[in-house]
This record gives sequence, structure tokens and C-alpha cells, in this order.
Amino acid sequence: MEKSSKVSGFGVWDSLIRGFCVNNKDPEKGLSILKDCLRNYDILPSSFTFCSLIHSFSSKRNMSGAIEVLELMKDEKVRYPFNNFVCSSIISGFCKIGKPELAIGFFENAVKVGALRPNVVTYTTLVSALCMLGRVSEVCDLVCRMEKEGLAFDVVFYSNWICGYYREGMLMEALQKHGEMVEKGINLDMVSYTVLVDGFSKEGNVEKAVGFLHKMIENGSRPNLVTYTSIVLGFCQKGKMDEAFAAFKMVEDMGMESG
DNA sequence: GTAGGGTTAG
Repeated sequence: MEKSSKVSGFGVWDSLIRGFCVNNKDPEKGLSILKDCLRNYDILPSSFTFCSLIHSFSSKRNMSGAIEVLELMKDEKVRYPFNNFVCSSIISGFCKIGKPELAIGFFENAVKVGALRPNVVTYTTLVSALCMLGRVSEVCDLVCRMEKEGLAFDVVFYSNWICGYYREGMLMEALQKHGEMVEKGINLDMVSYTVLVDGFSKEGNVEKAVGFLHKMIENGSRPNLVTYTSIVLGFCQKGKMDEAFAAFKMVEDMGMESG
């Protein structure tokens, strides 16, 4: 509270509400303060504060909370603009609670009413939703649209897309997209390598998975517990228990928790 | 100013 002399007027409410959003601590409390502001004090916190609440609720999978804040934002007394930050948070939240169809519906409506010019992050969350529904083929159309809009693709976008192909057992396509990504000069990171390792392990090609594991290490990405879990699983599925155990030992050697 | 991605079972 020592800092309270430095923040004055509306700032103190913003700070307090955002404080309840940090680390998704207690957005419910944040929302009740926001409502007090609007109702009793006639104070309008900033749009950033509304966004923080929506993100915090979505991260905690409380979508009714997120939507409630969104409605307050749209209120004629507030009229804060809808943006990509809010949209991607909500799409991701709907995916987290296993409702990708609601995520897609939400996105389509936002675009239809002209409230949104999507960016790569928002499109990436949409790709997740499509892939959850096995609609990976529709990502190609999306990509065309993005190219027309002049958007650049990145490693997270491709990881999601590749994941979708593995989910449908489309290994060739996954590999092809991986090649495309490399061609574009997009560097793979730990997660994108792990997606490849896991994809091949699950589909019964643990040898190829190990190949990517080595490539990953060569390129300076450190495999983690998730990566090795996929390798162990791949060997176990093929009954290659010696190899599975060797991979398991690598986890121990790296000082990672194996439980 | 903030956001998006990976594993495990039953």
C-alpha cells in the first residue's frame, strides 16, 4: 500500500482489479470490484483491465465469467473495443473446456459483425479448435486467407497445424508441413520438436521419433519430460522394453522428475 | 503493455 500515493483516481481501481487477475488469482473478486465501480462509484476502469479479467477467467476455464465481462465491455456506457487479445483468450478458453465448436462460432461471429481483424495469434487458436474437431483440412483455406491478408506464419501456428495432422493419422502431411516450415526459415523450438517426436511415436514409428529427438538435440533444443515420455511410450507400444528403459534412464540422468 | 502450441490413464 506504500505505492498508493503514486496511483490516483481511476488507477487505484485498475491496479486492484488487475492484481486479482495476476496469476489468475481471483478474477471473481476482480469482477465484483469492477461491478462496484460501474454501479456505485461511477468509475470506468480501463479497457486493459477488462481484457485482463477476460483473460484470467478464460485461463481458469470460467467461461461464463469471461462472457460476463465481455458483455460489460459492450455495454453502451462502456463501449470498449473488442480485440485480438480478448478473442484469442476466449477461443482458447472454450477449447480448454472441450467446446471447440463454441470457439469457432464465437470467432466467426466476431468476424461477421466486423468487430475483428484477426492476427496470427487469433488464427492459431482457431486452428487448435478446428483440429480438435478433426477439421484439419479446413486449415488450408484458412492459410490462403491469411496469405491474402499478408500475415506471417510462425512456429506456434505450424505446431498446431502439424498436431492436427497427427491427430488424424496423416503423417505425410505432417512431415510436409514440417518441411515447409523449415523452408520458410522458421526455427523449431522444444515444443515443435516434441510434437514431431510424439506424433511419430504414437503412430508406431518410434525410430523416426528418435531421429527427431537427435535432430532436436543437435539444433540446441533440450528435450524435456514430455519429449521423453513420448519416446518411452513409442518403444513400449512396440514391446521394445530395453529401449524404453534406456529412454527412461535418460530422464533420470537429466535430473528430471520421472513421477 | 497483455494472447496462441506438446506428454501420461481409465
